Amino acid sequence: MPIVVERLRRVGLRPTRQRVALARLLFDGGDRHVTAEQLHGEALAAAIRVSLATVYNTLHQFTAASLMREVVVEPGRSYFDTNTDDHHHFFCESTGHLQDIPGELVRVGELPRPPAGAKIQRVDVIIRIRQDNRAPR
Amino acid sequence: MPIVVERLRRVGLRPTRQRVALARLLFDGGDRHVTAEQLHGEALAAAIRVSLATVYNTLHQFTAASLMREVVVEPGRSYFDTNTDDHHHFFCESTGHLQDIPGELVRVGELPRPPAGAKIQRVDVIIRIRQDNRAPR
DNA sequence: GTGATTGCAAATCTTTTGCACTAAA
DNA sequence: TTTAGTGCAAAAGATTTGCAATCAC
Repeated sequence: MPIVVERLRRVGLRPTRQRVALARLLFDGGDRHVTAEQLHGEALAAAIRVSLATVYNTLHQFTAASLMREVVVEPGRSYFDTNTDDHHHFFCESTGHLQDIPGELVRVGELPRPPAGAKIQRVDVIIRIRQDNRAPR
Repeated sequence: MPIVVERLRRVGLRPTRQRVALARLLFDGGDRHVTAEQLHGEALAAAIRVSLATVYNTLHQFTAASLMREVVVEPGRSYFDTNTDDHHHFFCESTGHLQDIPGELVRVGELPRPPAGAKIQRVDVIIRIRQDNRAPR
């Protein structure tokens, strides 16, 4: 039985045609960062008939099932990341490009304790960069 | 001459009625985190006639002028922070509340070097927390 | 006066929703 | 069958824009 199908079953999601196809696009390559719009475009390009609404649903379901996570770096656009390991990000403000930084490379020492009654969910480190605009020769 | 007016002049913004009033709301108290919608509400409550569009413009102008900065923690909503010092944030996913963490309290060691040709703009550390939902006694 | 700024309403963009239709089990 | 999942188009939010009216200098 296809790996993707099992993977979906394990997290309680019916392996529908759309979910399987999107999962393949997402997880078959290496780690990826996509927006819903992008993934929808890829699906269409790959002749997978799926609506944008379903892409949104699917991304959120995958995220809820911990198959991926959401990265918020820009107002008004969400990125979904297929890497669920502990890690951080470079975000290029010029290009909108996201790049993983392995968790071990960033040492966040001495977290202040959270306000009373609150539990830490996750620590996001976003290194915002900008491309030098020296004209390329 | 009023301090706010000078402050706006120094960054090249005409001290219009709306800008001065918004600046007072923003900078007269301590450090603040507001959304455009919130600030607009406060302005109206304070009998300051200003449109939402102008609030957006003003927040972006203040941000461009380094009087404040934008904090992106949730898809679909921008917070503006009157604290321009080097610092980080707690973000409570239950309440949408932001709280500053002084920069010194978070030691981010050993930044990986950014991709070639890119310059670090800023490092954002967001500690996502969630309120325990133990019923309060 | 003159050019910057504002207000309004319409437009835009991303994301969500309602509901009839389709498909997995 | 039965219930979950999908597609479409409409709705919902947040934010931006175009342009005439208004204000600071």
